[in-house]
Amino acid sequence: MSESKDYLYPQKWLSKASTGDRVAYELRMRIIAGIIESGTILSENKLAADFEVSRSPIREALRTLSSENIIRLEKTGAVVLGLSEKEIEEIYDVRLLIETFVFERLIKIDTTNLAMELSKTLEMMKVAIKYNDADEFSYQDILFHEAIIRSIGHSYITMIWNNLKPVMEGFILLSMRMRFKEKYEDFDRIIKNHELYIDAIKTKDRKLMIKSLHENFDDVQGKVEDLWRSQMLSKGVEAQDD
Amino acid sequence: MSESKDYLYPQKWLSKASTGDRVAYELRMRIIAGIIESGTILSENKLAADFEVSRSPIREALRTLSSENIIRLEKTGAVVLGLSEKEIEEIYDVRLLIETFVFERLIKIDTTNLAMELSKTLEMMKVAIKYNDADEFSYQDILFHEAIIRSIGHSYITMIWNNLKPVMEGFILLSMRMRFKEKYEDFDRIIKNHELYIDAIKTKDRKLMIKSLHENFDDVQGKVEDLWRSQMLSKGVEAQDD
DNA sequence: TTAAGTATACTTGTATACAAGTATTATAGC
DNA sequence: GCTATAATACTTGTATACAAGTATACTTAA
Repeated sequence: MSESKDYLYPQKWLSKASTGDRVAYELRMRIIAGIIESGTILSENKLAADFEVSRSPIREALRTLSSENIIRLEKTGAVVLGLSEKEIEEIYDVRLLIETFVFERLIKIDTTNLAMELSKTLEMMKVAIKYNDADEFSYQDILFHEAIIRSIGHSYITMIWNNLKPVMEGFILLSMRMRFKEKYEDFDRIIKNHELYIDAIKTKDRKLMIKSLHENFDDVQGKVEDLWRSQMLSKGVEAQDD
Repeated sequence: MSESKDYLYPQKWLSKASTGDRVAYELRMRIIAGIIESGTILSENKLAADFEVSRSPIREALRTLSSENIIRLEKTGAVVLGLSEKEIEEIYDVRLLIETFVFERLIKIDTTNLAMELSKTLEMMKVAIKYNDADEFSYQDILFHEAIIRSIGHSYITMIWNNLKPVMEGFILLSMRMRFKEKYEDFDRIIKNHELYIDAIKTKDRKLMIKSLHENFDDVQGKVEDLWRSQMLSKGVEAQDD
């Protein structure tokens, strides 16, 4: 896998990833970004040629993306489903669902260590903002929520998170890259929201948690159209050659 | 894949499945049933030899089972995690979570067709009981809940269901097979509960839905230890030869 | 021109070959 | 007996080969 094209997914995050994973990460980004449009039919052979790898890792990647619901495997090939606004809202439905569930569990346990870990991650986010590093910010943002979700040790809630994470990560990456350029002022509010979230966890204040969670999501949702509009501009920069 | 050993998963359900899927279904059953014990390390080569297929479908199956959290892929091999009582409770946590979410959506839409479909499925369940067909009963039982979940057309809730379904199906299959033998009287209550559920959907009665859902789950949960006890007896019938 | 049938090119599914890395086991030295 | 080192056997990851099925396009006949 040594294409000359630019990668959408941060390569330094793939240091120990297999070829199959690399392909999955990159394909996922291109689908989410709309570079590969919905309805496109991907063939294993073509992808293998494009990425200059064999069909084995390609098959692996396609099965992964299929389980994430952004492509659908058919006998005739893999149909790209993409990520419309509807799906993004659905992702946040699920996040709201599981994070609310998690919070109910958190109320019953000691959250000192978790609060500390979250504070650390939040500091990292601030540094990322300071140095204008959208990717690092996204990484820490996701880490923040992941830490909360994993903290209750619920393997099936974690499983849901794991299935959701890659697509959400891709979306957040693209969204943050745009906002770092165009909506820098957003980040004050994001940081404040996360501080509120930590407070809610420390004080085990259910209402505060719901409030910060909803504001966090509303914040993102309101910006979805902006992202798609921004996507439109970048269309055609890279095109699926088939 | 033409082992002489008995299959745990109903073969007629696999008529159009690929070899990889067949292996996944069978392996999953053996892990859930405890025939392959937790901690066992599965090697692709051994499995390929056991099932008399190549490594390709085996790899596919292992990745599937890994995404279901019943094995963990490592460099040294696939570690069997199995399904303890904790995990089963967690599965029902998630079912409760998503079915409650689904019901909130159902309240807002027309449920006439759904109620009809559920009634049909329930009739099927009754027939299965009459003819002592545990597998068919399990199939319809799962179909019942799947119909409800899919009815709201929420792709990410459906995704969660799809990830949950195989393991749950396996567990329900084993559970029902035992109860058909030993706890035949249970099924009156199960049918009644499902009738209650349909009523709740028809009348959009939130409390009634929660009630039937909880009773349904409590019913199953109370029987978990019985299943495991029953499992113990069947241990050693087939052993992982390694 | 239209319809039917056949040939062809392309699809996935499975098997096999090869490479690189890791753990274990055996052997040599003390 | 014990430690260190080397050989060996086994692991996954990737590439390739082959088979079976499917859609498409072309050719032939009416």
